[in-house]
Amino acid sequence: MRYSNLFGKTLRDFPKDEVSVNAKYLLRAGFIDKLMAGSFTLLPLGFRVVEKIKQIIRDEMDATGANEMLMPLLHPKEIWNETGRWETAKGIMFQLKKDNKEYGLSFTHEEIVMDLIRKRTQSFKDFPIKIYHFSTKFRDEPRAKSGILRGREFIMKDLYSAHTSKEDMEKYYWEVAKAYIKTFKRMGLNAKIVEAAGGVFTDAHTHEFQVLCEQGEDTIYYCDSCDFAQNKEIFEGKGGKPCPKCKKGKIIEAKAIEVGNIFPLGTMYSEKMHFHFTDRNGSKKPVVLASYGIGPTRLLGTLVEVFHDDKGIIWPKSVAPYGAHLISINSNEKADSVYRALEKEGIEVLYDDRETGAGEKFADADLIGIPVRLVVSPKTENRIEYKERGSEKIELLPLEDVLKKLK
RNA sequence: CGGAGUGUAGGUCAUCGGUAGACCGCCGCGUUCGGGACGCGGAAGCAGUGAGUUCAAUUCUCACCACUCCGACCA
Repeated sequence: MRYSNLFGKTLRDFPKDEVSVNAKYLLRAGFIDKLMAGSFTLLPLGFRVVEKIKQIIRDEMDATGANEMLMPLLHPKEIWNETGRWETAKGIMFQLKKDNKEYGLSFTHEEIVMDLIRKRTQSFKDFPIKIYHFSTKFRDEPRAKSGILRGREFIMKDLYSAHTSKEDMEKYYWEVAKAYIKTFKRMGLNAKIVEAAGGVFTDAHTHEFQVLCEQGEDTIYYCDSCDFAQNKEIFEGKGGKPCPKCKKGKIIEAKAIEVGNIFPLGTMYSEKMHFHFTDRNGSKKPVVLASYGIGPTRLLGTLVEVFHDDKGIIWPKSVAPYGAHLISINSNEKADSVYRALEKEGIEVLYDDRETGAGEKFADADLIGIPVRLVVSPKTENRIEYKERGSEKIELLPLEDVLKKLK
């Protein structure tokens, strides 16, 4: 992509008013645009990062045998009445009325999934079922904040699994938990599995995937030597105390960002929605449900919170909008041919072909945060300067070596 | 929803009871080109919205709206 052809230029200044790092950097670097509090456009750069995040999630979900699909966002009131959530979720659900009919905008999909599966299954042989989609969630947040981390409209991957027994559900539940940890790792994030309360979703304890970060809005307590970790909502005690689980470690209090969660919903929804299957003996039993969420747009923000310096963002390779950022300094002809060579090899490259000062191009490269910066100038002669965003090391390499490194 | 702060050019900010100014960006010309370079010229604003006070309001007062932050709540 030629920079001259890219929609969404960088801004010279940080936007005023924005305090959160993710909002400041994503807005200034041209990854997102704000329509209103909690509602953002993903500009081409931001869109590319989110697509990469989604692809990693998709890989890992598919590896568990889950099916991707897509469900609607406009829901009839009646379906929500079946579980009573039209009333209990009123605070968070956007509800609207048109010609005497009432609708809700999706803030989650349990009811829709249940309706879908119950219409299409009868026998225990049809289970388990694992289906997911990426879609927009609307939530009427009392206060949208922290840039893109808490929006009123955001993208979420939600997976739902339906089983004939609690044991089978739990087995898959932990399989997904493992897939989640792997998913976050592939983006460079170490997530902790943290026990939490289920909120509007379930009375059972659930598990959140928390990335340690000072800017996080959650407070968690975790053990420094075993895997014990609980959210503030349910943890009893204080930091510094011995771990109640292993008795050896010490409890640490920390701020964290919740990037995913999993809910062992059980049979509560299926009982309310009269969703049963016929078992081996011909008797009706309620289906056991679980749901699992990851927020790709929240991850976009989280990655910036975790990976940045005073000059800009530092994207992990796996989610960077482009693999390389090519800068031409008074050498457009040479740079053009390097650009074509990279593209030919299938390397995703952002080529800054502007007629502007070198300093501006360097500053923008640091701000945008693509992992590898390539410079072509009269100084580099027939070679190309290669520098990684997170490092100060600069190498002068022939094109073949650059191609090798980028592949 | 409670509390605090902020709304002036595309962005960041000045100004001040007498109808608006800088820098950046943008457009044109030229010189430049290794860390946001320079010169000259130019375009760009109903000062968030509404009301009040006043001879006169961007400036003072009130209301509303929007945004940011703290709290409550929450992926």
